[in-house]
Amino acid sequence: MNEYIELANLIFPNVTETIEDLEKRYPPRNLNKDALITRFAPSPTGFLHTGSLFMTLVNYRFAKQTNGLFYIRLEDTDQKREIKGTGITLLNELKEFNIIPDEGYLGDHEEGKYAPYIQSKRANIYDIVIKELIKRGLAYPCFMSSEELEELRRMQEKKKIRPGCYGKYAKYHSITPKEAIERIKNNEPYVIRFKSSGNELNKISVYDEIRGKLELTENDLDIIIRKKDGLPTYHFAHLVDDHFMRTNLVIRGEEWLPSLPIHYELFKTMNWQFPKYAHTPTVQKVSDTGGRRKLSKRYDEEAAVSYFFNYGYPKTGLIEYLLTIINSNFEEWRLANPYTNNNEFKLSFDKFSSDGALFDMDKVKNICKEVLSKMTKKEITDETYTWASTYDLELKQLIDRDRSYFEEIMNIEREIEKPRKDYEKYSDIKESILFFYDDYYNEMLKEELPFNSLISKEDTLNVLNTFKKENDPSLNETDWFNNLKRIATLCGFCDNVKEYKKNKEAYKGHIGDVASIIRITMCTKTKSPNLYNILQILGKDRYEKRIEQVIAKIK
RNA sequence: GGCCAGUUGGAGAAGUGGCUUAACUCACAGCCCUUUCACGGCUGCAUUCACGGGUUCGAAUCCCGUACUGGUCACCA
Repeated sequence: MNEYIELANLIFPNVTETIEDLEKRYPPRNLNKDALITRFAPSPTGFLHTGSLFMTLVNYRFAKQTNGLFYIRLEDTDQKREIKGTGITLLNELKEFNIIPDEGYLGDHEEGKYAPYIQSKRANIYDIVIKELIKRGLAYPCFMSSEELEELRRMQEKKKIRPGCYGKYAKYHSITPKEAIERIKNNEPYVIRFKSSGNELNKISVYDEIRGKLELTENDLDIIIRKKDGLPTYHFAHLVDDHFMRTNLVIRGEEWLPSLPIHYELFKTMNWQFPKYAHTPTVQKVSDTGGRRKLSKRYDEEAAVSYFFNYGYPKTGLIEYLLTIINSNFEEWRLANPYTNNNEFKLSFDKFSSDGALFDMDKVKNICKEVLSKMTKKEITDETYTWASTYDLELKQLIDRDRSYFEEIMNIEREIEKPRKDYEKYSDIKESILFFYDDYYNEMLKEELPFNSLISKEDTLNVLNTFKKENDPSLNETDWFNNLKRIATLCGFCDNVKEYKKNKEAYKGHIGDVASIIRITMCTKTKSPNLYNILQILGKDRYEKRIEQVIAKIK
């Protein structure tokens, strides 16, 4: 028996399957030629990061728009860093954005023929490939201790040479199977390294969908492919999983760019189809020192997707913001198609910027305002209700009292050509509509009302009494406002602001002052949506009652 | 330090050798509209594309060098 085979059998006595078996078990997918198979491969180490959402969105969209497939794989090979239970949270958060994978790890279960999708459950699969590699003399057990490795590194750094396990520094690179067998039988601990045949003087040429053609230095590192705990490192898991799950487009962060030569050599050695790659830029923030840094959950609250949920930013708003930094032409498209669902927008790699954008909260807010203003009264009511159900029970109860009443309030200056844009998030709503509810109004009335101090109490009372007598809620808005002007004149106010400014002494105030008195009476505030609509929604009985209450209060 | 990537206004960017005295969006400022607020309209905001050199009749666009920013060099992903 060949010594390499003997070594392989010694290390993996229970591995009987071969790569051919795996090829049969996980055959190429039956999809169109240009269908893209993408994936999101998170580590279960916390909640969904805004940067991950960004990346997932790109993966998801490219798969969808090519009638391809998007799946999720859990990369949990680092048990030390794993935070239990975060995998499912991740999936739930993605679901909030309607990002639902076609297969893979789905939080509470797995789905799909390429299972398992959880790396820690795939140890046997990796071992099959590693066993084959050892048989072919392309991988070897390395017995260097971590102390030894550290010493190597120190020496290399001191001598100012490239650190790492390569060339003559790869101590066990040329270990004979015989010696390896002996040491293993001797119970010496070891990891398994890939036996690189690269040379740092050579260049390889690879193509990145976002960055174009890249000239990179060939890999010569003998990387660890199997850790002491029996699980693979990222590089090896990437090779095996993306091959057998038949990923054909790997979209991942640019931090992976430096290890691309490793992956290139790995795929080449296996003689497997090298997938397409797209290395995305990082979403950034300005750092304390004025430079830039990655958007970080530790320092930036907006780095956690849950931030947007808490405040009730519309999810579509966040998605559309991300689309604007993913593809620079999205904004133009949105302008040309103001009411089209953003799913209709096709992502392209040539509109993909290769440098990281600064996360711009101002722009997010603006887009959210836009999104909220375009919703119908029913949509915004439903969405607000959903949000309030978990984040603001008081608001939820308000909607529960009378949903159609709430809808009417939300309908003010909505569903028209240029809708009102005053909310950027659901949490803005409650405060500005509370006065529509009598019990809240009565509470608010206890505070001092912000009437214009330049107008006498008598005049204010006069305006209120006259308004009560003369207002006609059955008029349309134009006629109603003309009537308000008439009321103003009746009370000695000017019905035209410009006119008033020319001749202030002749009047007690102007139409704006009159409207303001009515507004404050109805809302207890100086700012409000359209007064006509407010009066319509309150109805004659209620607005008259409010006038009486205010008269009684200020008299 | 080595290697890799990037560098157009406060931010996102368009731009792929002449159409650019650099589009569009956000932010900011001013004006206008206006019964408040919000909306909307108009105007302003890079004579210049990190810097230096070169190629060319012509460069933000091509080449070289420098600087700066980010990434990476783990039995982490």
